[in-house]
Amino acid sequence: MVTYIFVTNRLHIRMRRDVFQAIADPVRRDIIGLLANQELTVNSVAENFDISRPAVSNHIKILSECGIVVIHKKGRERYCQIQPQNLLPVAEWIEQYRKLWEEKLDSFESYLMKLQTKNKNDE
Amino acid sequence: MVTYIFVTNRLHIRMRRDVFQAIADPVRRDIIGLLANQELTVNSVAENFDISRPAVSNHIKILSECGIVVIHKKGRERYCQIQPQNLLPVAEWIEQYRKLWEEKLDSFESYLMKLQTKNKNDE
DNA sequence: TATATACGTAACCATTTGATTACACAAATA
DNA sequence: TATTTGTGTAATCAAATGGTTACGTATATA
Repeated sequence: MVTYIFVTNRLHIRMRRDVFQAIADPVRRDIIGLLANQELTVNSVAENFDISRPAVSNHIKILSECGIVVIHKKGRERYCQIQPQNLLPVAEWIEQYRKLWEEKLDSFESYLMKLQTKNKNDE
Repeated sequence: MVTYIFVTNRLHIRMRRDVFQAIADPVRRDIIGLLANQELTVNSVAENFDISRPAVSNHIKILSECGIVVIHKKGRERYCQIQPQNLLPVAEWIEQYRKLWEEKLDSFESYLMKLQTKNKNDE
């Protein structure tokens, strides 16, 4: 069986920010991880990192520009909420390849099985 | 029946390149897409892009540095083969959030259901 | 043996990225 | 009203990124 994989990226609507690029930065992945458990203000997020608050603020901006984070104002505070469903493009992209590597592992497994049988016959 | 699972990333083969960063570039994602269907030489890969051959060569190098692509020499040609299982760290990372957004969608769905029932009662 | 081919790599360059500090401003508080 | 707090943004900078051309080198071919 052959699995054909189409280059879906070409079909995508141009976003201001690319979600693949957004999650490329480890700090931004950590921010996503933090927000998975709870909504946090920008300052609360920043407290978890060694970099400056404006640096964190900019990371959050990038995440919000590709929809992974939405911000709602509450007084002078801004609460960051994760929108995990906007990671879907990445999940879909990866999913094609999961099929591919599972096929690979299956065929490797059956290769090992054959090898075992062969060795048994050789004994 | 034995299932062999290779979590190569966990075996602490220190990778120079981060796989998240590797797939951040659209050209590299396209290269992965090309190689999913077939093994290709460096030049054959390069033919599919508008950028120069050395530029493609460098992208392939980056992909090979994080294990997504392996290269085997055959005469003067170098065949690039995809190792999709090395995308697993990304798949695992995404998977946590899939659970999160499915919960979100579920609760939204049940919210809609309640709304529908309510509207029916209001009629 | 001379030439063509398939690369990798070095030198270079423009742009992007990710950080900093300084500042502006609205909202809360004293 | 004066001050503190939470935040965005501008100016600036070093490093990383991604492209180019030029070149070296091993392998195939004439």
